[in-house]
Amino acid sequence: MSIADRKAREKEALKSLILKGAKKLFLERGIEQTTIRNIADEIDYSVGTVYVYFKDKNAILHDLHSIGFQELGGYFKELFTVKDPMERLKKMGIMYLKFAMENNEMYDLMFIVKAPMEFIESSEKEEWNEGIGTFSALRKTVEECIAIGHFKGHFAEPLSFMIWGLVHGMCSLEIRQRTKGVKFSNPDQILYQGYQEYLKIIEKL
Amino acid sequence: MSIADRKAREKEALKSLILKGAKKLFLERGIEQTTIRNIADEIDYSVGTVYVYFKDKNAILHDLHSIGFQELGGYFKELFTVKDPMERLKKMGIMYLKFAMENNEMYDLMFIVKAPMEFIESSEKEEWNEGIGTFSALRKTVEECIAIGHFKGHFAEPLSFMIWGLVHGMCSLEIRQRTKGVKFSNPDQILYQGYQEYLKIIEKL
DNA sequence: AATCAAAAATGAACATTGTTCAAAATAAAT
DNA sequence: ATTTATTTTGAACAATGTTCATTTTTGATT
Repeated sequence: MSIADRKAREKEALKSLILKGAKKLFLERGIEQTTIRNIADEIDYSVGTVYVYFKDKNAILHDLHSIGFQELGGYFKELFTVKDPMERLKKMGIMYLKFAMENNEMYDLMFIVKAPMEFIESSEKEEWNEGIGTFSALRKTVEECIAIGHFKGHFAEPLSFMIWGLVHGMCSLEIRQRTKGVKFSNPDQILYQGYQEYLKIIEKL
Repeated sequence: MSIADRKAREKEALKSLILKGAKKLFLERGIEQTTIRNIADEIDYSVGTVYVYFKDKNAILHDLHSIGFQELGGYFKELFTVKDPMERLKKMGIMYLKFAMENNEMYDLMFIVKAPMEFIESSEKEEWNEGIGTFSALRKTVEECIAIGHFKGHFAEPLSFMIWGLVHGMCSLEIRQRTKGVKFSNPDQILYQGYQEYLKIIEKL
């Protein structure tokens, strides 16, 4: 264990500390109301230090968005135990919805806020591995469904995208306050009711 | 025609001028890169004047979002000529997609950006009439479909919401750069391909 | 035509933001 | 003990939304 190693560890630790503080504030007061100064205050460091460890605010938002995908992975974990791809597909949607509803702010950051994508664009070579990985999980499940005879006449990739759009659309309408505007009979149930309609449909396919 | 009338007209005219300038800049450089000072410069008035005619930036964004709904209404106009509700439903989705793809920035403002909803919340009594109206058009069409025997076993409201979510989801993933991240075989076709999958499905219901 | 009051327009000033960077403080190496 | 490298700092800057006392313009009154 050299000193360089320890330093590297300390650097990582401080980076994590910044992210931890940022996440705490995000959940408390929302992404937009959280400033770099807030984050610095929260962890008792100066603004300057934050900029030593992160290129800019987008970099923080991007790292936090990655953490969000890890957390989504936790929700998806139990899907591996479901052997029937059709059952897995149905449950995957429920887990996605559940994650979105229990982690509004994180979901927003992962799938709606522009910053994480801007960061990826600005840092050249990198790709949106988090998104690619998550979509792959969906597409593979859909492919398995097709392989055992479901979704006759459909194509895996666009069908998967359609399904992603379906659940994401309901979640983002909710998170960005468009469901509150439209007065539903049962506002706090409409997401799951919508998903039920989807389930009825794919059960026939 | 009293002087008071003329003044009222002039007030309206200047309000429109501000909105027109704001929209021009939005389309040119995006919502987030447009400042009140930019808008004031664009129409050769001072910042202070803008604040005489609009309470704050959210108010401008809200009025512009309303204009967006009028424009969406234009896209929907030809739907009235379609008598068969099932055909109308299919075409409504296409028009919605078309509007979103041809008016990215306006769509974003109408269905993703928080500002318009914040404005409505802050101004008490008002409701999201634009959203209510648009959703009603969808739900009524779905109800007509049900009335002539389609969508057996489904409920109009949640099914309509699911359909809205489906198209909105694909549009917002595209607009907020999440489709560029995931490498599709045919990136610039994926929205319509996804919609095709949806069409195949509802044709069976 | 001159005067006054109301309405409209102004832009300097403020608070808050993200960001930078020379200087200070600390740690490591010699 | 001294020098060098690393880490941290916070004052300073530019940009933003917003306010409001002041100025300018307009309309009414005499």
